[in-house]
Amino acid sequence: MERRNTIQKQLVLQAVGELADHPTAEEVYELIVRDHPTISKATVYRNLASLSEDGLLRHIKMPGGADRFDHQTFGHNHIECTVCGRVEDVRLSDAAALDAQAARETGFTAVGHDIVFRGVCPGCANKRH
Amino acid sequence: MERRNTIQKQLVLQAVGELADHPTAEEVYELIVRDHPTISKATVYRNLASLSEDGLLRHIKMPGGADRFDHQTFGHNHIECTVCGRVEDVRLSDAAALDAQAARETGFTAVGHDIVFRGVCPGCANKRH
DNA sequence: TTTTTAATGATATATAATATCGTTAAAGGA
DNA sequence: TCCTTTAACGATATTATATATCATTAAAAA
Repeated sequence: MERRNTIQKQLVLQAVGELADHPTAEEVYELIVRDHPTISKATVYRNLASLSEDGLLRHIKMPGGADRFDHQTFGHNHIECTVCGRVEDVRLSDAAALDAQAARETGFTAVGHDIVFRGVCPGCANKRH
Repeated sequence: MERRNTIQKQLVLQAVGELADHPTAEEVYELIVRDHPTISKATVYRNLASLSEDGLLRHIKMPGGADRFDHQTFGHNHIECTVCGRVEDVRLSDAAALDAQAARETGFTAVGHDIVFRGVCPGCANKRH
C-alpha cells in the first residue's frame, strides 16, 4: 500500500500551515480552491485524514462543530471562544497525567483523550464592556 | 416563557435514567417508541436539550460521534472504549483545576471544558488475548 | 370551561463527513 | 523514455446527526 505524494496532498498540507489557526476542512478547501478551482472537497477531506494518520497534521475533534486541523502536531490542547468561535492553543503542564489517572480508575488500557476548553477570549470579553 | 411538564418530557427523562449507560438520542427514542409509537424523534431531541439546559440531564458532546446523555449530572468525566463503543464514568480528582490553568494560560474567562477519554475496556482487552 | 401559547408530530432542511465509481496520474520497472 | 499498476482523483450520492418550519394539540392558568 504505497502512499503517493500528489500535488493535492502538498496543497492541503501547505494550506493548513498557512492558515495556522486551526482551520476546518471547509476553510482549507476555500483557500486552495482560489488558485486551484478543480480540486474536490472530497480530496481535501481525504488528504486531511491521511496526513493526520501519518502524523503530519493533528486532527482536532471539536465537540459540537466541524473538526479542525493543526499544523503543530505535539503536546498541546485547545480552547474555543464561545462568542467568536476562534480556537487558540493551551499548554497544560500535566495533561498526560490525566490519562494515567483515568486508566487507573477504570482499568482501561491504551488511554488517550480529547479535550477542548471553552470560554470567552479577551477580545470578546472587552467588547461586552 | 413558562416550561410545561409534558408526558413526552417525563418519558425522555425516565428513559435516560433506565438506560443509565449514557444513551444517544437515537437510543432514547428507540426505547420510548416501543411503548409510545407516536412519539416523534424531534420531540426526543427537543426534550433532551431542554432537560439538559435545566440541569436534569447532562449533555455529553462526544467527539466524532452522536452526543450522549447522562442521568448523573455532576462532577465526573467519561471514557469510551474504542473497540466496543461503550461509555463508562471516570472520576478525576482535579478536573476543575484544569480550567483554572487554561484560563491563566490564555486570558480566557468563564472557562469550562469537554473531555472524553478513549481506550480499550478490560472486556475487549481480554477478548484479544 | 375557555383562553393562551409552549410543545408536539411530521417533515424539510442543514451540516459534516464518508462511500461509490469511472477516470487520471504517480511511481517503479522494462 | 514508455509501459504498467493502482493509489488517488473529481464528481456526486449517501449517511449520520441535528435543527428548523409549521399546522395542530394539549398544558397551565384565568
